[in-house]
Formats: sequence, structure tokens, C-alpha cells
Amino acid sequence: MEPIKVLVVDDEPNIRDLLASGLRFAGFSVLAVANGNDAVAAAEKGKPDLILLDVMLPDMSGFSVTKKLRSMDIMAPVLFLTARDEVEDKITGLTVGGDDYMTKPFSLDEIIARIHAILRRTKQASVEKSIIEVGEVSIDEDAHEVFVNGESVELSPTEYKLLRFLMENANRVLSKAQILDHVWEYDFNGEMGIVESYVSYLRKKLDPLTSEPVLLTKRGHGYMFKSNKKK
Amino acid sequence: MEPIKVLVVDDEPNIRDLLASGLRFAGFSVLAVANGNDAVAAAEKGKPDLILLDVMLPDMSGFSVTKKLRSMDIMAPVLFLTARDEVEDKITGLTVGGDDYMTKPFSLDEIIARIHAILRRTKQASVEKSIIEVGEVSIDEDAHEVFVNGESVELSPTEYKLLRFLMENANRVLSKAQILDHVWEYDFNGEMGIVESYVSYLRKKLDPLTSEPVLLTKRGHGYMFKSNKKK
DNA sequence: AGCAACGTTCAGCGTTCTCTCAGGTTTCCA
DNA sequence: TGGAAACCTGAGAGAACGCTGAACGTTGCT
Repeated sequence: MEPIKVLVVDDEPNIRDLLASGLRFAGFSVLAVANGNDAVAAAEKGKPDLILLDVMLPDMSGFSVTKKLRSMDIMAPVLFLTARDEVEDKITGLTVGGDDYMTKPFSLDEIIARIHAILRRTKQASVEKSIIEVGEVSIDEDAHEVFVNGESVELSPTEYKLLRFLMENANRVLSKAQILDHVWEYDFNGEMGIVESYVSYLRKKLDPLTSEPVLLTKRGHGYMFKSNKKK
Repeated sequence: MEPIKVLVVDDEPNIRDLLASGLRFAGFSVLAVANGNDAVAAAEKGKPDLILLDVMLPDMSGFSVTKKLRSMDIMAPVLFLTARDEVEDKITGLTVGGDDYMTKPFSLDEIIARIHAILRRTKQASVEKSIIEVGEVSIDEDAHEVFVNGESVELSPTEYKLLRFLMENANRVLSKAQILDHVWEYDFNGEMGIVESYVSYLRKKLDPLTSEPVLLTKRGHGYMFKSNKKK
């Protein structure tokens, strides 16, 4: 199976590197450029499956880039990146077709989830499943719904992201630092105590429905989602 | 099989030597430098599989080093080293992809375990398994879980590290000094009696589940984890 | 504007862990 | 065989760790 090709376009080197290495690690083949002209050139040459595009670029706006691309018959879906306080109305309405957008700062895991969601919508034949199921708990990535033994559980956005990350890494201990890195936005500079808080929230919602606790504390190491898998 | 190449970057000679000799002994091919510029040069030339990088360097910060490396398309994962009281927020958010970080003071065995964990995550094709199994005892490095004949055993962090070190060197006598050096943090200045205490703790937890004692005392020499495996 | 949901911090509390010490036991050897 | 050295282990002080309820500010919705 070929790796999925993603073109990253952002002029801030920090963000660009963050995205590039994060996505590479997630198994994508990544090409990263810093401006609109390079983006168009790279898209033409590299035939990416998806483009991660900052709206504010030094030479031209992200929208001009897409316009140019579409006119060149490059139809790869675009995931726009925009600062939170930039007017969102402009974005809405322009994300047609398979496109989507996210506001900065984002969390890496969220970006990856979005990319998968877009590709899922775009290529129906995608192998990716939108359901994550571990033990008694399952997540519907499309509907953002969580079920425990068939029963629906309401989670806040952060609770949801945390649970997803823990389940993606089931049966592996994750340190609070790792969790912070993947679940929270990249500019979060608070304390790790917040992870404890959210684990506590999740337990309060999940434990009453599971036959045994699924979120284990590994004192001194971190937390782990445990599936009581039979062999 | 080629040895794994590790680049060590730390300006404190003591730590650098400690790491270099410890890692060499563990079977790595080690190159050690003292500052950021040398690190970049060495990384370009030596193509290391992993970089052990102190965050506080005399000429440039460890982050600048990684930035430079990434821009040069050197994608080796980085294990950052940072003083415990340095603000950890700075690290958070920057350890993406395969990267990770540890706080000083560390224990040598913990560093080695981390390196293996990172390489395991990075190269999926790695032969490394996350399970250490000697005789009736097995350790799951991902889940930080210990089993004796299939039965789970709860260990404290230090107990776990001690057992891992003993099992990694099964059927080899380890002196208390060696154990202290590898399992405890390098600035530990207590007595060796603590090793006796922890061996005692381990025995109390393991012996009831094994057919015969696995932790042997070699009077005057040290301790040994014994496997009664036939060949 | 008012309200509800959410994210974040913090302090208090109980639990667990680390480390030391001292008294007891085993081993070795003169 | 007696004694010293090495080792074992229970007890306990203090610190570290983790959990949770409460408070507060922010955001978004009605």
C-alpha cells in the first residue's frame, strides 16, 4: 500500500516542522513548502492526496492558491489552517467539496483525525474505518459518538480527544507529557494536572458502564487504556 | 546486523561520558559531541539512528539544533534531556513524532529503555519486541506490566526498573554498585543497602509465584536473575 | 443580557513509594 | 567453633504522587 501524500503549506517554520514531522510519524509522505508559489509548483509535481494550507501566506492567500490549483485541474482536497481570530465567515462557504478548515492553535492528533476524515469522505473506497473499537468501548469518528456496550456516552470535545488518543494507543502506557502533546493544542503551557482532571472526568462517565475499569493509572509512568482482550 | 548509531550531545563531560560508555556497553555505536554546531555536523556526517540531545547547550538550544536538523532533512528521532526544574512547558508541544524527553537526573537503564521504545515506534519493521521473557517471568515494556506464569504482578516504578535490569542481564552476576549505577539516578548518593531492600521486595512478590527462586544472592559479588531454561 | 457548558487551576486529602535504620539470620573462614 | 562480614527484612518517617471537588474565567447559545 502506497503512503498517502500530504502537501504542507505554512510560512511559519515552527508550525511547518511540527506538522511535517508529526504527519510523517503518522505514516504520511510529506512535502512541506513555505509559500503559495512553491505550493502550486509542488502540487503540480507531487500529486498530493491532500493539501494542508495556511490561509495567510506571504505571497498569496490560501484561497488564491486553491483557485489556481482547481484551474489546473488539481482536485486534491484542502484542509485550511487559519488563526482563531481571523474572520471565519470567509472560510465558511469556501470550503466546498471535500475541503475543511481548522483554527490555530490545533492539536496534532486533531489534524490527523481531520485528514483521515476528509480522505474517508473523498475516497469512498478508503480502507480506513471510522470506528475505533477497543474492548467494550467504541468510537464513531464520523459522528463523534462514543458507545460503551451499545450505550451512548456524552463527552465534551476534550474528553473525546483524550479518549480517542488513549484508545488509539490501547494497552500502552502514555505519559502525561505525551498525552499533553497529542491531545492539547500545541501552545498549551499549563500543568499536567489537567490530564489528571480529564482522566477523572472520563472515568466518572465510563466506569459505571464497563464491567471493569478501562483507564488504568500506572503510577510514576502515566495512564493506559486497557482492553481485556481474550486470546 | 548493523549496530544502532546514537549521537550524544551534552556539554557536561561527566554526563557525556556516562552516556557514551553506558550506551556503548549496551551495544550501540556512539558518537559524542559537546555543542550544537558539532551536533549538526556530526548528524550530517554520521547519519545517526537517534539523537540524545541536551536542551541546554552552550552555543544553541537543543530546539534550534533539531530545527536545523529537520531543515536539513535529517529526521532521526530525538530524545531530549532536560533538567528537572527547567520549565517543562518548553518541552511540551515540541516532542512530536518519534521524539521524547527525559529529565535529569536519569538512570542509565531508563535511558536505554526509552531509546529502544523510540526505535520500536519509529521503525515498525524493527525486530525488537516489547516483551522481555526469561524463564517464568515476562515483562511487557509497552504496558509496563509484569507476569509470572501468566499471573500479573504489581510493581512500583523502582521495583520494575530493577527487575528489568536484572532480567536484561539474566544469568549474569551484577554487583550492587553496578545495579546502583544502572537502576538509580546518577546523582543518588545513598547506601547500597537500598539494593538489598528492593531485591527483598521483589522476592516477596515474585517467589510465591515461581517454582523456584529466581533472584539469587551471590554472596560477596552481587545478585543474579536465574532462568532454569534448558537449551 | 443571561445562562449553560467547557476548560483550567488549585488545594486538600489519602495512598503509595522511597529510603534508612536496626535487629536478626546466614555464611564464611581463621 | 566463634566471630566478623554479608545479607535479609520489618518498621516507619517523609516525600511524591494521584484523585477529586470547588472555584473561576471564557465561550457560545438563546
